[in-house]
Amino acid sequence: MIYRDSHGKSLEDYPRPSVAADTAVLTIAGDRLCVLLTLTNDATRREEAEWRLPGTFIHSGETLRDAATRALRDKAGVVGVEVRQLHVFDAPQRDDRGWVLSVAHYGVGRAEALMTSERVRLAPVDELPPLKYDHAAIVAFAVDSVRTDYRRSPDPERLLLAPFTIRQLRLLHEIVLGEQLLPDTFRRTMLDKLTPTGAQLREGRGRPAELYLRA
Amino acid sequence: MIYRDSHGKSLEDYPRPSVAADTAVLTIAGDRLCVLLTLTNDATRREEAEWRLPGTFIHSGETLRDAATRALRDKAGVVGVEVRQLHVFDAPQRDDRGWVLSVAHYGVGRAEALMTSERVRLAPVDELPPLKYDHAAIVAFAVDSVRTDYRRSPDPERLLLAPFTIRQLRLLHEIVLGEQLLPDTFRRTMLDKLTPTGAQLREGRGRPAELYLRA
DNA sequence: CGAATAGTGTCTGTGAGACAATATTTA
DNA sequence: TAAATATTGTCTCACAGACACTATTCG
Repeated sequence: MIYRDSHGKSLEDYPRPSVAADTAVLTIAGDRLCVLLTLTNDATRREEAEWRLPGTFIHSGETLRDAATRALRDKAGVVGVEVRQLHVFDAPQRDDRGWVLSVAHYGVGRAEALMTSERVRLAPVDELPPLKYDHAAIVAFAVDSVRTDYRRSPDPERLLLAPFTIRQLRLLHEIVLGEQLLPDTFRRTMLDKLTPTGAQLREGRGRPAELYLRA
Repeated sequence: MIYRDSHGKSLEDYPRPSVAADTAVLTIAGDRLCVLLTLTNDATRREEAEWRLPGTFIHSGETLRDAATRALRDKAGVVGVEVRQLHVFDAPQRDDRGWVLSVAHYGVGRAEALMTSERVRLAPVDELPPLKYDHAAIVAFAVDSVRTDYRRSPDPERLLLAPFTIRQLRLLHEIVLGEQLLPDTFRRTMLDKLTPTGAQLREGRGRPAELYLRA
């Protein structure tokens, strides 16, 4: 039984857009906040490369999150990154192939889990190459979202393997936020969201630091 | 020239979802925070009414904001309300008519501008009737969003006609936030975002209050 | 020992919450 | 004058920023 409206038409009788799920996966590489890019399909050689965020069209019966996750796996070989929805980009002329909406997503992962293929690259978010479509705007949304999270709690995306020292945590936050943080203020604001383990870590010179877990 | 992918297929050769733009328009009515609802198409008599948020399918060449605005006009007779995007609802079975994504929007308007038609109604957001689809979840997103705005600045949606007294502003914020506010604290937090006019307003008993504009 | 890092003490400024006092008006 | 509302004074608490001091380790 197909639904028909008051004009006797079904949903399929009206024009529909293609809907893409594109994802900005952020990570730390070379002490910088980077985003995962893939080569566009038309690009054959890396030198004349054109870059984009991994994405795909949503399939019937699938959620946007499923589509975004599938694109990460198929287009970039990335698994295990949780994605979240950001915003729909809908400018009518944004895609030269036709009428395409892009539902932007973001996720965060460790760099080792991302450099899986010849056709991917990690680019610093403040030095992006030209990106296809409006993918640069998606990256900006993603960076904003992740920074808001990192202002409020210690490594919410679990980039650090626990246990970790407060120094390790602070250096990570400095990279994500793109600004220096006062060691003592940072320590005190994060301390009540951490659990001390009692164990210590010796690293090079200096007094050993206590290791903590997320509270 | 139609775009074709590596299999020689165009975008139209793949199944696409219908995309709806649904909008929760919030307002103050009867000293409560309310949302604008419309009768569903199938509902004929108001007694056996089934309610939903005004919405429509996006048309080709149109943005989601355009579609949401058009739906407000055509389904509820409402014009002049600015809408903003909230979230995409994409559960595969959310619409019994088929594969439909809903891009939720919200807006805020004065009640006088909303009660324009026989087929609309304002329902308190904490006492909603049963709504079609997942429209109750959209209302919850909208309320959340508007409350966040009202916590940070004085009547950002301009429900009050300027100039206004701080008391009028506080009573409005109390209704939007659903909680009582301390008059002195509220005054001091809002004062630096307001401009005094020098004029005063006498209302019933008590000392006249100064009138302010948004800074 | 000196450099480097970890961690604590403490002062200051800011801002919210709370309560009280003062000011101005109408019934 | 009493009640109602507006406005200001002020105390407290919590917390961030900033700087200085102590603690522990390695070279």
